[in-house]
Amino acid sequence: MTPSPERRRELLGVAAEVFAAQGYNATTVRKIADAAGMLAGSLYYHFDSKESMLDEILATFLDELWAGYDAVLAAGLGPRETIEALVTESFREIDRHHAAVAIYQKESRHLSVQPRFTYLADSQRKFEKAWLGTLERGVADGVFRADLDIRLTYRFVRDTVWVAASWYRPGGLHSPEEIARQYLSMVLDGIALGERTP
Amino acid sequence: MTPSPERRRELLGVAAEVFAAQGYNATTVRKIADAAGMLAGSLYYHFDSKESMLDEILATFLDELWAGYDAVLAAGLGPRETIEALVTESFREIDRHHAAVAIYQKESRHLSVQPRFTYLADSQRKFEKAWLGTLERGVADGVFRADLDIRLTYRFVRDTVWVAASWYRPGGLHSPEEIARQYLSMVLDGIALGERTP
Amino acid sequence: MTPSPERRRELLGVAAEVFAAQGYNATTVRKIADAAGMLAGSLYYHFDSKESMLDEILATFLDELWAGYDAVLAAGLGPRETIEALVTESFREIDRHHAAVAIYQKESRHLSVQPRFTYLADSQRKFEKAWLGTLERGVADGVFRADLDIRLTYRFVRDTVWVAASWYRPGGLHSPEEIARQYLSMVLDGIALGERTP
Amino acid sequence: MTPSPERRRELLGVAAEVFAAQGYNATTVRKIADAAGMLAGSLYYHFDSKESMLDEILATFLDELWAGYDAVLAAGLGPRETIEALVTESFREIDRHHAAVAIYQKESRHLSVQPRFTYLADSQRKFEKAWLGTLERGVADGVFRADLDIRLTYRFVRDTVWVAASWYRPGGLHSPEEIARQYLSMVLDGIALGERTP
DNA sequence: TATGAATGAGTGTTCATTCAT
DNA sequence: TATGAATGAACACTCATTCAT
Repeated sequence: MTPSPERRRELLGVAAEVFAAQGYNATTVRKIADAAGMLAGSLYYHFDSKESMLDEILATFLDELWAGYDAVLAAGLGPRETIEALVTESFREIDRHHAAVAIYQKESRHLSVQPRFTYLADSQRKFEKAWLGTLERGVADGVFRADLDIRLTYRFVRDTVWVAASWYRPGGLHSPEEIARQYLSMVLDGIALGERTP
Repeated sequence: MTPSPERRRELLGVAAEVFAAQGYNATTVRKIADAAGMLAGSLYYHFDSKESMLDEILATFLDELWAGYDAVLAAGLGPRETIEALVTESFREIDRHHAAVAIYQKESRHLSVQPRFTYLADSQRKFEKAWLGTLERGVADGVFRADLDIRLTYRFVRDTVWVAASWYRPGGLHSPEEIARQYLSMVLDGIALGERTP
Repeated sequence: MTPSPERRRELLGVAAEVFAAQGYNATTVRKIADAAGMLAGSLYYHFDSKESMLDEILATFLDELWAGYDAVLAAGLGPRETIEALVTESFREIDRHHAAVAIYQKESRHLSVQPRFTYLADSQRKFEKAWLGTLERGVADGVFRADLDIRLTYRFVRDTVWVAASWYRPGGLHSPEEIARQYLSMVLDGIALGERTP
Repeated sequence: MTPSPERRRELLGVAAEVFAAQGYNATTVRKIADAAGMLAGSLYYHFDSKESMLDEILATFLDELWAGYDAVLAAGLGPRETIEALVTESFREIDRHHAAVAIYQKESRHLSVQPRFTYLADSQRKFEKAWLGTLERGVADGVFRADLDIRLTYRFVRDTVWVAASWYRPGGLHSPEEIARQYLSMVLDGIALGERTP
């Protein structure tokens, strides 16, 4: 009568992988069941609906993401160090939850309008506040350039980091930390050599 | 046999908008028809299938994109100038075809394995060759940094530009050229102020 | 405003051919229009509906068939000669209206229950009366065998003749009259050689 | 993966009945489901498609038919006895599979061109070889008439037997064996009384 | 816990038919 | 007379979900 939480977690892992690979809409409950070695109807012993699986996958991911982010933001670092820590933390999350991140990337926009998924929009707002605030603080402190549209900069950094989930595969050539290092180097210093264009 | 091309183009515009907003799979033919002010079945007077609409949208976009890219690549510019021109051209395409670009972004990965859409994979290979080649030339010429993983750099620049389609709306605050200018400035010189980290 | 009867006849010929080749249900109005070199909607200038084309094809055929049959039946021939004349006349109709006959063969059973096509059932009853009556007369006169179930004999002769429409092609090896001659020879005398089995 | 074979057989029986009565094309999946007391979609738990139902019905019938025919052909009977045995076997098959036979009759011509149903054409060729060969042997042995076009004779016997499926209903007045006896008597000896026409 | 069999709403698509031009 | 464009009902099929076992 009460399904074991471990089995749930296992099944959610399977579901996340399939959602990420095929897209939520294109994923049938049967495909998930196949991948889990059971019949479609059997999943309903563990979960209320396909949507509730998606819900749980995203919510779990966001919980962990914010645990990491909140720790960084509470550490009282300078703006540049905060950005560096957030980017590194982000790549670590992509490494740990790459399926969930891929799903989030593809589906969050149209999900966030549904009542069940308002927490996605909430998270996004909180996210924007943290990053945009840090960037603004950096501009004020003179560590980030002041000649750029700050919202454009925000989107640039945000997208740059998270789209990486679309090609990132855990266990690849570079560790999340190494990728973070190189990305930060590009974002902060640019890819051009020599004098900066004035 | 080939009903009025203008009407087709109109309807494809409507379809692209809906595909971009809701995702291809989540878009029903009835939604497209609703948006076009007609009945679902009526679309089949103009198109063979939902898939053929998608096909035509993507193929038209890629044709125009490559017309622009090929012109840039044939101009004999230096690596930095080539990158600048390609990025600018890309933002122009995002401006002109923002729906098609958004669709491409979301769907190309799983579409490119279907026989009908092999041209997506072809385009992607050609794309990678052009960008990666230019970056390599730039490293050899000493205009781009040599201390970065070149494929990581490629992905960074590529994604950075094209994800912009997810938030870009034509007629917004900045022109495509202005966005390109700021993006190039960030990508080439970084967002940090002061001495570059050695 | 009043479509010319000649064009109608032309188009009915085309329609009959397609109905016969593909079956009525499997024949789309568009296929008929294609075969006639026009667009589907244009047929509706000449005919009320797809069904009315079928109706006119079958009714025309049955009218001609009964003109021939009635002439035979009115001739006052003996039973054997009547059967011979009916069979010969039938093969001539198959030759002249092979498409209509093929359609009749395939569709009459399920059509005859529809109010519009009650004349099919009427014709069939009249048909049965003429043939069965002639056979009974023949049995009474001692020219046909009395040891057979008469209804079975009727079905045997009837089917034997009309199924030929399924393989008969006008302008083939044998003339309708020659086929009739051989069929009558088989039906009347059997295909076996030597003494009849007692 | 393979749901209960008994239920499948039940449902195929229902489907065959409806196909036979209304024609394959005119039969909607809904009608079959109605006749089976379930909803249209539920059929797809048991079968891949409407076409696969048809396929299984026809293939099962032909398998059984050829089991019977092959036994007859392997028995080493004389030509006349072979024909008698084949006709009797045919009426038994019509009795056992009257729906499948009716479907075969109506649909095989246009189905046999589809790749999925090539076995229909194969069967037809094998069928023709067996019957035509036996008839030719009979003519050579002097037990069948030599003055008839042999292909015409073949078509005559073949059609004569199989069209019976269009009116035959199991449990009727005559057993299949009795019908076979009378049909054979007509086919072999003719329906006329007295001296044969020279 | 999982299965087998079903439901019912919805999906892409077809097609006879209509009608202004 | 014929076309081009549309309608609307129906169709084969899919799929999330249910439930007795």
